[in-house]
Amino acid sequence: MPVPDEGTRWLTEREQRTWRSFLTANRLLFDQVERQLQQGAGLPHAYFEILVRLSEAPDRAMRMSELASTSLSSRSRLSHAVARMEETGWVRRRPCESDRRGQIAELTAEGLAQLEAAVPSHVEEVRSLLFDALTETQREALLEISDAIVDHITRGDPPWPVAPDTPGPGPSRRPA
Amino acid sequence: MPVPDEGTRWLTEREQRTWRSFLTANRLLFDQVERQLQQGAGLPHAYFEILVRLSEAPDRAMRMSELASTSLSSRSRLSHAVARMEETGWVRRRPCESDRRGQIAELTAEGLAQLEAAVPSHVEEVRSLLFDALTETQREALLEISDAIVDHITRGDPPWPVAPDTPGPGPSRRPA
DNA sequence: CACAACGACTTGAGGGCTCAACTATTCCCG
DNA sequence: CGGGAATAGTTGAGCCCTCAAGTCGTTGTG
Repeated sequence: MPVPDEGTRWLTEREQRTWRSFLTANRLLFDQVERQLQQGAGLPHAYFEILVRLSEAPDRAMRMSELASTSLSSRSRLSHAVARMEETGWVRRRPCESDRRGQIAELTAEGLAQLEAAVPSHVEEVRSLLFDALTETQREALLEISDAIVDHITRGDPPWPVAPDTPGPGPSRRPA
Repeated sequence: MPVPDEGTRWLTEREQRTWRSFLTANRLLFDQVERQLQQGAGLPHAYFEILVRLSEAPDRAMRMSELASTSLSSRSRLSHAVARMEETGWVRRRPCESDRRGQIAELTAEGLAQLEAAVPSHVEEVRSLLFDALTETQREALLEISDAIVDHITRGDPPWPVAPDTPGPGPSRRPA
């Protein structure tokens, strides 16, 4: 690969291979999970995760910002997502009484039903794409590795609390 | 595949934890990589990968469909991406002489320069987000795990060749 | 208390991606 | 060879997401 620099800590041959294989595995895995969920349940994986978090909250309701944090969404993304899912009737929004700036998102019965219907085939997909590919030793290693990455990236930082619009994932914008 | 229920092979507690940690690590990692590339170089990671593959090809040129395969893009995605990067002058397209249906994408000098400028900080990002988080043992394990997933998912399938529009990743479409 | 700083969301423009057509070639086979 | 089937690539609509800016409510300080 290109090599102008000098001070850069380049990757070793083996690290390169690891990174590329990791990238490939991820794309293959998540693209398939995404497709399966979209075709089977008609929702993107990010929406699915939001519904899962909501379903696990007391009263199946949560403040928007807390929901954003636990579902690893930016505030903006969550706003758009909840707006959409409100249209389809899976989620309802109501004002927060203790803080009038706030909104509380609540999973509707319909949303819960939708979620429960989507879960089995999703689980099957995850098992067959990921866990079936690994030995028990590798599964354990994967947990440790994942935890290590999470700890490393969130080192010290609000393990989950959220900054301005910060928590949000990635970019956009056109090339030039 | 989908199973009403009962027959579902649920995840164990530990598998659940593994899957969620894996998801979290992936989001944190890729969102950050994406953002860094977008802000630093003004291109999305998918575009970056396309440029990398092109830069490694003989004459820095490749057939569209081959490029789609090696960069894990759907044909459609690649078409859009190349069209955009052609506008910005990083890539050029010319007809393929041996097969008049075909097109050959070629990395321009400008595109190569752009890519080389983007690489160092990208490498640094990958190192600091991923490899710095892991022990040597974990790095080795990650390579094995990734390879295992790739092999499993592509078992038998065209290891890379490409079906209709198939190779493409995921879905879209609205909830209901 | 007034007012600035901050926090919680929302909104809209812009861009990337998928899916589903659609065009143009090339292949294959009777 | 003639024509259907497969292949290469493109295009457009629709959706999700990001960024940046905007609206309100809350807090803290002189």
